[in-house]
Amino acid sequence: MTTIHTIYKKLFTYYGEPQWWPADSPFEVMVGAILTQNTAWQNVEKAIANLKQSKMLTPDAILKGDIGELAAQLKPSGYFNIKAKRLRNYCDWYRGQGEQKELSELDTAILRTELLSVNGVGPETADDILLYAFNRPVFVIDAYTRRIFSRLGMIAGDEGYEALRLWFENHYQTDVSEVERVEIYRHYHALIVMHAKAHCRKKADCDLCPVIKKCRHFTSE
DNA sequence: ACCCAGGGTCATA
DNA sequence: TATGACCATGGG
Repeated sequence: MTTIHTIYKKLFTYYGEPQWWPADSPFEVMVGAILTQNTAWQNVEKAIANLKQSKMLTPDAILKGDIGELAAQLKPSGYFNIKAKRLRNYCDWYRGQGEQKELSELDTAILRTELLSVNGVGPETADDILLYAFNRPVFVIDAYTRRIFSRLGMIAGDEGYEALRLWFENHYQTDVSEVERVEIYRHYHALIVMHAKAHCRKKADCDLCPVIKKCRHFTSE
């Protein structure tokens, strides 16, 4: 029987423990979460390198000065004008909340609502930040996740984001501690993205995806 | 030349 | 509620 857990085990066995979301600080994760919106991570790395180079990888530095200069740093990551605004919106909120101090005290559901109130932070970005920066047990739903579980016949595929997230969280490993759950969610999302990258380079590949229907990692059992 | 990437907002019907 | 336009660079 194919379950959320058996898929995880196969991915983990095949790819190993993922070294994912490399960052020197939680704030760097937050910046990366916004910059990676509909953008290849490789391009995001260049933009983050630019910010580090010019010592702008802090809320204060992002908020002060000319927004055009900030946008110029973000150029390699695409959508640089709108992402400059989104980074500022985020930093405005983040600094206003006393950064990690008060935020770490908030209940996960409240913190999630707060994140979603920032213009430019949607559900996936918010969950990236919750899971990889705040270590909260929230599973990230992306296009790959939807496609994989849909192809496996475990979901319809046209559910809304929130419905899918709750489906995953409520049907998976309800008997583990919160710390373990965070660890598993981090690994799982990373493995799904790794798997998709390995097998779905082009859309044509995805539509016939050997990984989902025929791939040995998913069909045996 | 075309397709897509570790999405989200806004205007329109 | 649900589409469509828009944002924009870089690699396959």
